[in-house]
Amino acid sequence: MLRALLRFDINSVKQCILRVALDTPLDFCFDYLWQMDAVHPLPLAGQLVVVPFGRREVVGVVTAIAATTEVAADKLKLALAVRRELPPLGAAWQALCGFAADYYQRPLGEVMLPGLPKNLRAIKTTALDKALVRAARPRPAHDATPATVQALNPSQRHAATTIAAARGFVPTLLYGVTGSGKTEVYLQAAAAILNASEDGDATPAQVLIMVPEINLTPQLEASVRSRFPGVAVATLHSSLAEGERLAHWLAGHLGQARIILGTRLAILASLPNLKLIIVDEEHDPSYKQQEGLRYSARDLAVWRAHQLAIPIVLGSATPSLETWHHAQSGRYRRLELRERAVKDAVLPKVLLIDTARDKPVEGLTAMLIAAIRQRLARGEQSLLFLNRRGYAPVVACDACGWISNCPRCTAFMVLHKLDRQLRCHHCGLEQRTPRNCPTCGNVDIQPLGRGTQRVEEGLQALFPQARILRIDADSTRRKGSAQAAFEQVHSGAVDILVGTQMVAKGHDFRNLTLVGVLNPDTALFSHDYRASERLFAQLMQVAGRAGRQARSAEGSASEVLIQTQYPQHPLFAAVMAHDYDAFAGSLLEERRQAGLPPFIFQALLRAEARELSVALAFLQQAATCVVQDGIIINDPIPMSMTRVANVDRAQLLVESVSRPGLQQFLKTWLAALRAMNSRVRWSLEVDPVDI
DNA sequence: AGCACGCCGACT
DNA sequence: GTCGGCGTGCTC
Repeated sequence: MLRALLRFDINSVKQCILRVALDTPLDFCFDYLWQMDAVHPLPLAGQLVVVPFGRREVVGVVTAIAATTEVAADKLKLALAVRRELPPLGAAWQALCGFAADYYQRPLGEVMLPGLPKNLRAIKTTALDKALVRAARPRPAHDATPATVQALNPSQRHAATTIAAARGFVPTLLYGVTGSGKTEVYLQAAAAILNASEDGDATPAQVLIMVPEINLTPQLEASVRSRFPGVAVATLHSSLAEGERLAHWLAGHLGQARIILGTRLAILASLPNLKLIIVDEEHDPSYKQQEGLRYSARDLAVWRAHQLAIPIVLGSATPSLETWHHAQSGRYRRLELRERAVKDAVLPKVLLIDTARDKPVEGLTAMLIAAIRQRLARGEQSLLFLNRRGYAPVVACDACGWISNCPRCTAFMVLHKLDRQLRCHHCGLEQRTPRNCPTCGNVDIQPLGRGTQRVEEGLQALFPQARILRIDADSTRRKGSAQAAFEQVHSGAVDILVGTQMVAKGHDFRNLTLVGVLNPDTALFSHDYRASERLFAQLMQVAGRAGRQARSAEGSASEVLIQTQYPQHPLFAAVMAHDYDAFAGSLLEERRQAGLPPFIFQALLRAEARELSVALAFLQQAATCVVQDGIIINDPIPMSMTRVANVDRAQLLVESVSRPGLQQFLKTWLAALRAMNSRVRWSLEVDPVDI
């Protein structure tokens, strides 16, 4: 009878049990006692709560309220405080985290908590209180007039209206070459969604726009703000200061921000009135988180849209094969932008330079040098793309064969000439560059190969009068310096730009008419089956930096010159024809025949140990501890870069043609692995990208 | 993961 | 004599 009463009205009892998700690797929630009275009412699921945990106090998320617990009474502690000043995180957000935790086989707390601003997880509530006060202040009225809406061409208009007219979960691939005006389509679709909910709506709509890299947010933010002057915009990315992060997160959570612009981490933001998701450059590898919870923000975005029954747009000129496959099969709707948006702008002409016939000097062929010289004479800009930073990827001694191996990794130390350092790009080890060979004393040690620094140096010698700028991870280490560098290019203060993939994305350089690709060949024959897909996307993307304007005065189209030893390779033929359809079709067919994603689902178990044999032995044991029909467990193998920072790594690939089958297996497998209680460090990745 | 406790080497 | 190395054990 008493029991029935407890179930019937939990408010009538004086205490309850809070089930709390905490940021710990332990794969369960923790129960706490909560004493209720007039000042401490019944908490709600989704509220933040401060609890004692071991010897410290931490903030967790209430996932459920219960009347009873399995936990022994002597272990049960009292929860300390509920953050009632903050509206609870919604059921949809909780479900999203629950799905991600389940799918990626991670504790719920590890999904929910690291994504929240640090200030929310602080025991002190001062920052939160301040931010809430600030959020409650009325926003200053904007009287700025919106920037003129660009006229859309027919296919853009069709895309924008189709997207905005969608009801319910409608995943759409927006397939359009770079420069075809995808951004304008996003903005007009967003405008339509926001306007539709404008008048007297208690919960005005929110639109989430995701971009792959922080570098791309300022540019997009500027155009969004000028197009929607009265609309609150919030940005979410990893380099926000803590105060800003809290303010922006709150703006999303409180429903104040109508447009949320962010990188992959924005997918886990609390957005209670989300009505449209846009994933720009959906194929981009940056959407994959590569440590901790290894999620794909694109995949979670699709799940979130499905859960909320709202439209989602995946935009790309070179869609991922997963997305392409879904578009082909009709699971995703496909909208296409065929023309470039700027009238008369044409696709750049792509030419190959056979380096067997035109031998490069300082990494540059005669033909490419002539093309740069021509651009200099015309006052136009050139971009040289080389996906390798540093001066030279390795230093070697001709006399004895010594090479600059990293002592801690299976990798070369890269020469950074400016600071006279050998640097390992994997463990961060730095050494002074030796003057002579460390083993035989030979004074004539040679840098082999070239990175962006060496190309920059070569260009300076060739074109002493030209203004040359290098943009890579080294030149943009300081905060804001990437932004400043890109502005320099836009303002015309640069003649020749040298850069890594950082320069390939997003930026619209008006006066750029030449793109040189220096050494794409390593990706052609990589063991990573995704390398060619990535190379194609990269080449299309970097090619898209050129010729965004109408033809130059001389009437010449922009050019992309690719230096290669393998001009016959079919990938280049597809790039020259700007033919992604055919290329993707043939790649998909190869994947189907080889039994690779997206036709199979994979998970990867990684193990680390001081001795490779220990890691392999662990994986061997793991490989045999659970058997399930339809699950292929491959042999454990050392990772291609076996040793990093004195730790040996090995991996075990598990595959299945059935996603649910794989999920089911992983659940039992993980329980078994935890039970093994091995002191080997291991981690599991679902849908791994580099294997 | 933190954070403690716990038992063995080179330092003021 | 202690500071501190990281092994292992626990967290409602």
